[in-house]
Amino acid sequence: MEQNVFDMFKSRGLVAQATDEDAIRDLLSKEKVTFYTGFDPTADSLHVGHFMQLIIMRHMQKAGHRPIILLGGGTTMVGDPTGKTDMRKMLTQEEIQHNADEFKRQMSKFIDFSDGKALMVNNADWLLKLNYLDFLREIGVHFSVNKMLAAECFKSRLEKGLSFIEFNYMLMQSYDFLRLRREYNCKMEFGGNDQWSNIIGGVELNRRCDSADVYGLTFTLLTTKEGKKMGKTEKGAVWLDPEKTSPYEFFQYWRNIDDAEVQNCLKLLTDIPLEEIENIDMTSGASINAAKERLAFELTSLVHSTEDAEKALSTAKNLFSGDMDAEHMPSTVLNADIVADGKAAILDVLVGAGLAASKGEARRLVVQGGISVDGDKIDDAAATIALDKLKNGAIIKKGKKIYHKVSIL
RNA sequence: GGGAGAGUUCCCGAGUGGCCAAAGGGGACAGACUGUAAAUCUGCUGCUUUAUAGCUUCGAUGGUCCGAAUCCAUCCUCUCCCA
Repeated sequence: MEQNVFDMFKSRGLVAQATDEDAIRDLLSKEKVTFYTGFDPTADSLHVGHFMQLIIMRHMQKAGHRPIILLGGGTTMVGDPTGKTDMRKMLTQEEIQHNADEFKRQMSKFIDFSDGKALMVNNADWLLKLNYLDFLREIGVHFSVNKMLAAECFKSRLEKGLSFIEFNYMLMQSYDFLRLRREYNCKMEFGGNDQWSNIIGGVELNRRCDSADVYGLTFTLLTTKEGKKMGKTEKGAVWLDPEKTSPYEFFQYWRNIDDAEVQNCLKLLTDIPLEEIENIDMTSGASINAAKERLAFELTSLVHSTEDAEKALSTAKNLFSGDMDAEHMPSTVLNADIVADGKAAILDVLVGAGLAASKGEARRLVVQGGISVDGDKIDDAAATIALDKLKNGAIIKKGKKIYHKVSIL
C-alpha cells in the first residue's frame, strides 16, 4: 500500500499546522476527498508564492483526491489584511476578472481539470449577491470580535490601523468554506501557514452552522532565513508567466539560492526522494552547487518545460564558464538613432537595454568596473561601441551574473 | 463630534528660514574575497554628456520672503486621547 499523502507531506516537512492530524490521515486514506485552496487574483500572474500550493494540490490529485481552486474574485474586493502592514490597493471588478482568467490558464499546467477531476470556482458567484443583513444574521453571529482581535494575524494591523472592510475578510473566507462544503461536499481547506486563522474560522463555522466536521491544513511558508517570503527579488516577484519572468531568470533564481535553503526547497518543491535529498553532502561547495543546479533544473522543467530547463542550464553553463552563448540570454534591439559617427555611447546603450535606470547610474556602473562588452572590461564612461559590433550583437555583462545581448536595427 | 500629533528621497529616520539633493541606518547596486552561496571589507545610491553648474524633490494647492523641507492659509491622509 502506498504511503498516505498526508504522511508524505509530513515527512517532507510541508505541514505546518493541522486541525486534527489523525482524522485527516484517516479521511485521506479512506475516501476520495474534495478539498480547496483559495487564491486571490491580485496580480495578472501566479508567482513563486503560489507555487507550493499548486505542487501540493497536484500531489493530492495524483493520490486520487479532488481539488477545488477557489478564486477569490469576491474576497479580493475586500483584501486580506493578514500579515500586511498596509491596506491593499483596491482593484476593480474588471481587473480581478482579468487576473482570474490568467490564473486559470497557468494553473492548468499543474492540475488536470478534465472530467471534473478538479474544479475551479469563484467566490464572487456568491459573495457579490450577499445581502448584508442576512449575512450578519446567518454568519456574523458565530464570530466573536474578542477572539478575532486576539488572533495573531491582526496584531500588527491593530497598531497601524485596520479598517472594517478588512476586518471582514475572515468572515468571508469562512463563509466560502461553508458554501463549498454545502455545494461540493468539500471537507478540507488547505493554505499557507499565514492562513491558519482564516482556515480555523471556516472549520468552526461549519461546525456551528451545520454541525459538520471539516478539517484545515496549513503548509510551511517558503521563507528565506531572514524570514522574508521567498520568490521576491528587487525587481518584484518571481512570476510563473514566462513573459514576466523568463525561464532563464527563473532558473537563475533557484540556482542562486542561499546554501541553507537548498535542501529545504528540494524537499518542499520537488519530487526527488527524501533519502536522496538528505544524503547531499553539504560540506563541499561542489556538491552544494550540484544540488542547486538540480533544484533549478527540476523546477524550471515543472513550471516551464524540460526543454526550457535544458536551454537555461546550457546557457548558464556556457556563460559562467566564459563562453559566450548569446542564444537564450535576454536581449534588446535598440533603435538606430543612438548611433552617431558609426558608434554608440556606452552609457546610452546601457540605458537603452534597461541595464541602468539613468545615465548617472550607467556612469557609476562603468566607473566602478561593473561593465564588460564582449568580454572586455570598460572603465571609461566616455567609451563607445562601434556600429558593426552592435550589428552582430554585442554581449554586455553587468556585474557578475547579468548578461544581455544588444543589437541594433 | 471635541482635543493632541504626524506625513521627508526605495524603507526606517534626522532636519524648524540660507552652510540641504537633505545626517544616520537598512536595502539595492558595483568592486575585492569566494563556490553563480553566505559572511566580511570598500565604493556607491534624485536627474542632467564633464561640472566649484543647472534642474526636479520633503502629503496637495496657494501665499509670505532676496531665499522655504522648514513660516502662514486651505485641503487630503494617518495615529493617539476623549465622546
